[in-house]
Amino acid sequence: MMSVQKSTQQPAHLNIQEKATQLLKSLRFFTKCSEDFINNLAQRAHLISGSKGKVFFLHEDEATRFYIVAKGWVKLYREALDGSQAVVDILPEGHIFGDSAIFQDDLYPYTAEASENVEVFSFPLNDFKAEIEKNPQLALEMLSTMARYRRQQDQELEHQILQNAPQRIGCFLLRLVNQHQEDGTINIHLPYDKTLVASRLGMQPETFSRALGKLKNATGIKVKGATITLDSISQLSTYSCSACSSEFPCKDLSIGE
Amino acid sequence: MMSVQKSTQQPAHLNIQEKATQLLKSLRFFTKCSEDFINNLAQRAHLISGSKGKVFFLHEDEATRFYIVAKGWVKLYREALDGSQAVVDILPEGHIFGDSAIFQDDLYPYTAEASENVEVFSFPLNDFKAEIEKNPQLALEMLSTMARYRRQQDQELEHQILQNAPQRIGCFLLRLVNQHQEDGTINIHLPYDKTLVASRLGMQPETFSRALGKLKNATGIKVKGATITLDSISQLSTYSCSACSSEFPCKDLSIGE
DNA sequence: TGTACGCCTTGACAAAAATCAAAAAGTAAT
DNA sequence: ATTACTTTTTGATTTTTGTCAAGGCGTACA
Repeated sequence: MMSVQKSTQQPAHLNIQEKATQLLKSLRFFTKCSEDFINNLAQRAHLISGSKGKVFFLHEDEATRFYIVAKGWVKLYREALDGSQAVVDILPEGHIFGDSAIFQDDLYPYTAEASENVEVFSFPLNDFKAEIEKNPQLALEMLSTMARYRRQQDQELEHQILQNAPQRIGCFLLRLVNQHQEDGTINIHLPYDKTLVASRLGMQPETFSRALGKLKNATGIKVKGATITLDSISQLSTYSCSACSSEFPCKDLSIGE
Repeated sequence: MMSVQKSTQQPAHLNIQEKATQLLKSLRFFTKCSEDFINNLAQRAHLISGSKGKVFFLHEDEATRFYIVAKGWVKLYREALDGSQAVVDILPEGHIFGDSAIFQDDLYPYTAEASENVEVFSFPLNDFKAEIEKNPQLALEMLSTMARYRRQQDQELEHQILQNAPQRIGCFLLRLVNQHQEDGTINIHLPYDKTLVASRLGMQPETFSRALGKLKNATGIKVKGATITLDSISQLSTYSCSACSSEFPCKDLSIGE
């Protein structure tokens, strides 16, 4: 304990807390929170670095901390007895995970694992819970976040049921473009391994590979490694969004940010 | 408008508001709400009765009211351009729907339709929203409800990916038993049409029919019309839960209540 | 007592996806 | 470059699910 106190005076440790503060302040989610709360939270921050496969917590583990991705991607998944995995989400920088446990039984609802070199901050859930109970603004922000997530899940489930493999891939690609450029030649770079994209979309790697081929034939997109080129959005949206309840510029579905 | 005021003195109309009050008070969700709020809400209640196919609102409709099932079952679904449907949920008595729109864009995220003779109360979303912003207790309750729903959806998505048709049916049956008896011969009665169960589980009616046959062969359950008989839970749980991340007495997954 | 209309099942077939096995392409380190 | 390794693709095959068409069953209703 003493050594910890001492180490707070060392640049390295100070650095972690500074970085944590910076991260917390950069998130829209915490804008309604007091300076004090942010600082306290940052005081208790841990920084965890890990390479691919590093597990932050296991499904059904007792939930004591929540996490924010600072760098890289984090995969959330559930594992059946027979070893097969269902990937719930893959989170980019700035996304929070392990927080939803507080309103339930305090057990994490998924396993969280680094899907490449990753930096993650963790913070005590207790402090967060106390603040939510104290600060109605934050509670509303949390509600809004959960509503957004809920929509995303509804959509995800719908895709799983109504879209076939090539369509799901097309939809995934569209969501990667979405926010940025909308016309002219568009280059998309897959944010992570094709294998991981496959599991994110609930299919086998082999199916993904073949389905991407079909998508190429059907829409005329060009694929070179992890880079995909399209001449126009409509090329893809006509193909994929026909088996979906929302038309192209579909809100509520983020992949990165 | 005058006529409405007049009609509040008539037994029939009074009855609706009394029934609404009774319903609201019976729900755990509103236990933290003031008598005043409940009464005001009940004042503005509408009672809608409808037979199978009656639509309460459409996906993407402007959300102005939220709903509570008083009798029967209500189907929530999304429809793709090509007409195919993805059933999001099928709600029994006492369940609330159309409420999650407030934290988003004020558009309903699904279509709501009676799946048999149904009675439903509706209330203004504005009042609800105002109360949530005013009453932190209610906001927390709402958070808790959304967290529960979120878990359910996570599970649902997992099942869709990891379980095959017969396993999903087995899981559905288990959830129907769950709370009640746990040993000896167990009789399950399907709560609604097989066709509807099929769509609830994201499969075609024909697939359901055949998959139920497979399940029968694999586990030795007995099927007679809408009634299913099992000798023991483990019969089913071994079969279905092997492709799931939670073992049998799995919480968080309700079908009725 | 039909008979009309759902609902459910069955059969034959087609399509989609998973599986198993192996080769090819890409990457990093030596 | 060469090796060791991982990721990705391909081929052959099986399993699973969907589709189309037809028939059976049960119930409500004339």
